[in-house]
Amino acid sequence: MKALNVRNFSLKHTLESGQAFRIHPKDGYYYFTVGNKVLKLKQDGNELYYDCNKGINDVFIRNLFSLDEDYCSITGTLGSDPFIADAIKNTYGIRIINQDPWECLVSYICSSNSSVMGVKRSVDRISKMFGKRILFDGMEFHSFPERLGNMGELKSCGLGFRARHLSETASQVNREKLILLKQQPYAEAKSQLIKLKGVGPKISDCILLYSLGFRQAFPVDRWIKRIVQHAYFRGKSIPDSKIREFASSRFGDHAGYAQLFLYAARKKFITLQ
DNA sequence: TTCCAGGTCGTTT
DNA sequence: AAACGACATGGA
Repeated sequence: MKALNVRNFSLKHTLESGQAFRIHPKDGYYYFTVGNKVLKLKQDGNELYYDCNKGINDVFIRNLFSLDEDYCSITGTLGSDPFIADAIKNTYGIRIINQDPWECLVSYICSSNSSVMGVKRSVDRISKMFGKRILFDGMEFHSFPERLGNMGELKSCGLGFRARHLSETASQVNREKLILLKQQPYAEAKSQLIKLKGVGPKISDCILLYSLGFRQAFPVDRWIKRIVQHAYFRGKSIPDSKIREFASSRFGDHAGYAQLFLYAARKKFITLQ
């Protein structure tokens, strides 16, 4: 395995945060499937050990886990907010994973009114049905497919009503189109994504934050809504649009990281209501 | 059995 | 603009 020196990074917190879904812990290692690659990862202190079924290098890993972002600056700024500071303490070292936009789009369409476990199951089934088989470390994995099948095949993946959304959206975009959105301003890229079936304000923010580099995106799901209402609005019910406005004005360009910390620590915040 | 899960869509105030 | 119910599936 190759070794990479890392600072202010927690592989565990990053991979277990629910950003990406194709993660399989086994025998002290994490197997993380990314596109057509299977990464084998383990962290020991400041050393990150990695292996892959294909040739990769440190640059790939540093980009994948946003390791070149100034973590101290981000956490220092956000830490002036006592509530975020508490969240940071719980999951220090968590980083944003730069996912492939196509896989990210499909994954988060599957997340609609589902659970993290449910999304993992959905994405695994899609990969198994349409992706290519990969043998690595004596185990079987599947690449993420470039194209999805027809409605009938998608329905057989147990996707429920999401199959229709996926089918329609898959016929309208591809990876290249999604990558072009990186050149647009945040608001413009978001309005383009929302035109897609099964993609609304929340899922578009996930795609923008987790695969297109927009760190000002603040995905508001039912957990974040509850936490923000509890922490900043005395538990009062606030529409999602107002929560996004609040996050933008309070966290600015670091809103994405603020959301990541809050979401990763969500169990703690909800249980102490 | 009932409730809930990283929401979105179409319809109605 | 905001509120509301339907939507497929599966785990607890």
